[in-house]
Amino acid sequence: MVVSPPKTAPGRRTASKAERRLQLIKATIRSIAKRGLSETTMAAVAGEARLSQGIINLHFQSKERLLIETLRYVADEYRATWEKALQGAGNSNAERLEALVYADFSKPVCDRNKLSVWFAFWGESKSRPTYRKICAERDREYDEMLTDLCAGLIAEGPYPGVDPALVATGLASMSEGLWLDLLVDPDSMSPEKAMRVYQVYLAGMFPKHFAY
Amino acid sequence: MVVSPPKTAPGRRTASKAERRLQLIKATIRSIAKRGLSETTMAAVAGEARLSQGIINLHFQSKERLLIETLRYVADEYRATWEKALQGAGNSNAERLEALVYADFSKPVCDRNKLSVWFAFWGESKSRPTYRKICAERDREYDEMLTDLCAGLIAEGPYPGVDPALVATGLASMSEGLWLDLLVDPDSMSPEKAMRVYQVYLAGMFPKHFAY
Amino acid sequence: MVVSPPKTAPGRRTASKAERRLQLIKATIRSIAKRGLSETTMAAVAGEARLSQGIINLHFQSKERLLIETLRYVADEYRATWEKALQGAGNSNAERLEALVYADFSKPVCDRNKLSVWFAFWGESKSRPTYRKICAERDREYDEMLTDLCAGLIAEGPYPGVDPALVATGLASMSEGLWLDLLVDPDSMSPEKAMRVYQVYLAGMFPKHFAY
Amino acid sequence: MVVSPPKTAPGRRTASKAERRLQLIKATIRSIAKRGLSETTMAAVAGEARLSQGIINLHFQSKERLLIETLRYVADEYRATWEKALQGAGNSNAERLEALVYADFSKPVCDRNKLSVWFAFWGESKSRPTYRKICAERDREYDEMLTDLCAGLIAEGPYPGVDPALVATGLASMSEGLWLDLLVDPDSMSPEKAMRVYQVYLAGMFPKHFAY
DNA sequence: AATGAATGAGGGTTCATTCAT
DNA sequence: CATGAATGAACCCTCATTCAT
Repeated sequence: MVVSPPKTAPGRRTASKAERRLQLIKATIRSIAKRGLSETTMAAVAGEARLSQGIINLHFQSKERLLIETLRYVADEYRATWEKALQGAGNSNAERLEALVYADFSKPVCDRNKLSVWFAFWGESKSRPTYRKICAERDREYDEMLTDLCAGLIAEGPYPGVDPALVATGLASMSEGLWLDLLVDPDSMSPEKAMRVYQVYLAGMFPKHFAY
Repeated sequence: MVVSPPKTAPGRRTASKAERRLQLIKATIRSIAKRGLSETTMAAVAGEARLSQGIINLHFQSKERLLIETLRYVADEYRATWEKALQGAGNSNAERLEALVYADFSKPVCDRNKLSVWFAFWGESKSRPTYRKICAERDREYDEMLTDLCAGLIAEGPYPGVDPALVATGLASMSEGLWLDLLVDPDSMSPEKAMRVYQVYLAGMFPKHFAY
Repeated sequence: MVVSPPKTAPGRRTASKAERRLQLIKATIRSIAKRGLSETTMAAVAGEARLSQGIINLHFQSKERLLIETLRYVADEYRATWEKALQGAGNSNAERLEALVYADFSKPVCDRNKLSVWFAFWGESKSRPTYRKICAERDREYDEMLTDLCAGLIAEGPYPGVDPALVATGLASMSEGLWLDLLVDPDSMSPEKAMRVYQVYLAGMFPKHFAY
Repeated sequence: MVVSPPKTAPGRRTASKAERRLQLIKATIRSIAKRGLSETTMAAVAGEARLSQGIINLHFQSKERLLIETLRYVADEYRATWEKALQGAGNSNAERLEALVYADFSKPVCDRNKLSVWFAFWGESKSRPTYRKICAERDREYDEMLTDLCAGLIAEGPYPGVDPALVATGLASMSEGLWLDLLVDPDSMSPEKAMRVYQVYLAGMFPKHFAY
């Protein structure tokens, strides 16, 4: 008789480390969205995850680390989103840029919970080098990718004197500003409207590639 | 009943109520920039203003009120800045729009202390209706004014099919995104660069009025 | 977010919730007796119980609740004392009344710590409906029981025209007044003397049942 | 021409010292009744008197002194009341005792504001020797006077074996207990009922002099 | 691995007292 | 004499962290 060993640690009564960490990070995101960063306590997060008080220190050692991991999670997810969007897009620069727009205002990215997290950390970033570094890194990566894309686009068309870096920064900034509107004034801004605003910019800059 | 008389009667200055309030609001701005909102304590603000612990409750009743007044102060100042910029500008729509760009990236507005305050409150705004209301109001006012200006510009030139509201929202959003870059990544963003980014958008949208 | 980890992990004892609560209530009684209600601070009570600052909020949520629970504890204990006295007494009404007198001036009841608590709460009761309610309830219960007893006694003897309710109220009031003397002027009042005073009243009212 | 000097400092814009002090003491009594001793702050008293913050320290140096003066005021007033009652009474001991009963439950004495003050101070008296001394002094004076009166009554009648001191203490205690009922349970106790309770005691003890 | 009672530093706030006006 | 802005110690309470279970 051969006892086939369980593939996935079946008798385990407790979640794996990674699962618990993810569970807690998601609880943190919900808590920041619901209560704000300043009222997000360890107890609040643990309660949100329906786990006990001490659990966070067990898995993250400190609140500070939990918050940093949460920010990193959101940043990684954002990068993964646009990377996937690029992979799924056509080969032309225009199609790729279009795909990025869709990604930036897709459900998972501009979900108001996630936006809350971004703005919460941006709000603290001036006085927190660690937060700032993570945010700046994300910015830089996105900006580089976008600059390349814009450079390609400019090379294709009759857009004399247009600096791809400035256009890219402008586009990235506009996204952030539109996210703010989604967060602060959801009644007068929606992902769809945000995309139209974005399209207007693209059509103005690259009339050969985009139309209103 | 515990009697704790002040041991010393140190440099007692007397200022008008309004002066004290302003002094404390400015101290709050500095503290938010230096420490972040979450570590801006009553003691920190009072210390920043070189006044005693109890002073804030005396003038603002609670920390919450102080913060709201601080946000309102920054919002009012912002409005005053662009109103003044419009008054000082020429009569043409293009000149007026140009003046707004300068205002948005002038020293007093995109001072990193002030930006810290904006992002600190935006970060909490989802869970704080009071903050959100003040921010949304500012947004709305600015947007309306800018929409009118864009509408004027569009009427003047051959810009068929351009929706002034969308352009205005795009411009306002871009400003906010550029402020974020100034806050988060001051090494690779400056007010001057931000203005250039902005100009690129204007030149792209309104080639008859603006050039790169 | 200020991180302040406990530097030491001192004598951590673990007691059941009920034990801790009782421990804290007893510490509160001692503190009220020693310092008065107005100087009974959370720190004082915690110190009296040799526990840490935060412990009270952990078990009682607020100071107010601790005080109410303390009053309730003393009130419950008082009721238990006279109920037990009645159970242990003989069957005759006179014997039962006699037992009540002993109970009212027994060590546990007219212990000056407990008396301090009663008077502390009575002193605040006009402005605190919650306190007043608890005190009034105790009064009512005692009065009813005593009225029944007096009615029985009156029925037995030649006491024409005596209203049992008035006698009962008089007896209960006298107890309270004697407690006050024990509290305020312990040099000229003692439980023994108080009992003699009480006996004089009984002998005057019910000469067939009691003698001087 | 003779300028007749004003008899009563007429041009004075401010009240005399004594008037101010009395005004503040009365405000203190109202505040203790309304808010309780523990929430009677300097600001509350000053506000009750419609005067400014610093006024109390000006006239009483400290809160402690104000409270002591307030207690003394109430105690003096109580003594004055029964002294006046005795003066106005007939010459017989029975009439004098009767007058005391009326005094004890007259409007000015068993006004709930005043009672609040008494119980507030009694509640703190164990831990405050100064309060206790004033209260004990009042007790002693009253007790002595009442003992004399009872001794006279006993001498007049066939009351063998009755100790006047014990009767006096009993009567005084009963008053205090009845005041407590008036404070704590005003719905089921009234000055009139209190007097009837008191009368029952008198009639029981001194049947020759008092009837039910 | 997980719990939750316990800790204690630090938070916002109150308030007796002082003093320039 | 009177005011009320200012002070700062001490209050109640919160919460990140620890650790016996």
